[in-house]
Amino acid sequence: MSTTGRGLHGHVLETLGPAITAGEYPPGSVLRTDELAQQFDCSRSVMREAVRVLESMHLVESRRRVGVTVRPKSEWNVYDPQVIRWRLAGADRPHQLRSLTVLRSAVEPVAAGLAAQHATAQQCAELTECALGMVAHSRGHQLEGYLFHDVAFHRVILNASGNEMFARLGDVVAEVLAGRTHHEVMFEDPDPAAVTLHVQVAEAVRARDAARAEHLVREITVGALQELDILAPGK
Amino acid sequence: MSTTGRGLHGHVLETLGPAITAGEYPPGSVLRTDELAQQFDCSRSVMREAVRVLESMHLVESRRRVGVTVRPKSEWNVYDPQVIRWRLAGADRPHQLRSLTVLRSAVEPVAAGLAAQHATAQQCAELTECALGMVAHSRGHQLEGYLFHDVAFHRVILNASGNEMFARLGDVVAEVLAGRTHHEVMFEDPDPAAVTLHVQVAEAVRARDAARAEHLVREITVGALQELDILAPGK
DNA sequence: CGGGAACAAAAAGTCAGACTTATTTGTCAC
DNA sequence: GTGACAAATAAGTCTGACTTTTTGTTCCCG
Repeated sequence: MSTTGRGLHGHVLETLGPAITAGEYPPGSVLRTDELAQQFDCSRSVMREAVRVLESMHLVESRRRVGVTVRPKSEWNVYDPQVIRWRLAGADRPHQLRSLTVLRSAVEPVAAGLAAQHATAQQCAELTECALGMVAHSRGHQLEGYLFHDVAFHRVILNASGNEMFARLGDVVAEVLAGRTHHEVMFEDPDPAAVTLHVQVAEAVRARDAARAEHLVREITVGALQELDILAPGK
Repeated sequence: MSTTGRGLHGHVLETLGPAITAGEYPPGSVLRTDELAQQFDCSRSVMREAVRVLESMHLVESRRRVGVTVRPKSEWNVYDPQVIRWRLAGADRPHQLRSLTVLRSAVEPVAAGLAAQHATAQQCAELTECALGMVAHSRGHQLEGYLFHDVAFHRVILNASGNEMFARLGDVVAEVLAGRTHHEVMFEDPDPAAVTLHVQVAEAVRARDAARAEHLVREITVGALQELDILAPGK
């Protein structure tokens, strides 16, 4: 599941990163490379490489004669998949999940509109297939199967949009959907209305009806917002 | 302007990073740490740290007995501010600018709607101030002054949305707007209609009219899309 | 008593070289 | 051909010495 973790360097990252994003070291905290190397029982070279990566994520800043200082949350590269994963695994998981769901609600409808314009025949077919898969797994506690097709569905939409920035949000959406199924509100069976909407989206894209695709996906994301009580149920 | 660049390690990154994002090394290309260290006239340690950072950006993958292989563009962390900057400085600047403008068109309207709900009194004041600044610099070749207030305006909107993911797109928007003013279509004076829209957005946010704020910003972003011929002028 | 210049200390930055480990590739026997 | 074994290769790791920058202190002079 985790992309990093290979090698000693990866192990250090997978420990320090989550610790920082979890707020264990408050902003302004100063770490010393030598001390950290001792704590993690590794050489300074390995520690330096790890710090470099954390620095590229804007989690910390390394300055001579000062040390490695932890930066405030507002400066973190919150779009870095690794940072997202660390935060989802930590204490502010709910908060992160909300932020990402709001992001989804902004991006996915527009992506769907573009997908309706640019999707290839194969992508249309995949979309229909995913929607049918969702229908097939929508009843009788087949949550894992449903999730699988749901994730695939949204990935196809994002990819078919033809926009590379949208396409790279596929992993984020996957995390959010998985999080919802595994940790958050988990209905016995998915909302039938949502399932229907997905099928209709597939139809709209196939019919090249951009406005309708966008509108339908907006309804789906509104549902996701309501599940997290971000949006009032009415209107 | 550039956050990195400090130290030998930063210099290597600022050379290798742009080279990779510019496509100088096609996907699958294999680099050897030793050779690179020789090329850049630095030690292996410095080179390794640079490679680690590039790896965390998913630009390359380092494997034993193989070397450092360049990953396909589709796997890059395209939301990394550094990657964005490198790409904007390179050959596919137009393409990147289009991708980012489409992203803006998805995110900013939603952010504006949220800003209308959550903006503090001070943020409302700042917004009005920015809008007035835009008006003041909208005539007579005061493009730099106009740009300054335009960037500030959109930053306030994104910050006031209360969503950390939106807030962190402030730098991206700044880059896009600056790019438009400095390199792309550059009108003698900004479109008066756009200026008016910004003023109206400030009013809508102040009036807590989320739907109106969202609609108005959507019109602004539609204008931005049309400037880049992404959207047909009609509709 | 205050301000500035010289100095000392601290921590990151850099380097060189030796050694380890994983992975691939090639070879040989079965 | 297939399997196991051996060799080659490049990244990974460690160590220790040295450099550079920044900061805080001290001390002298105005």
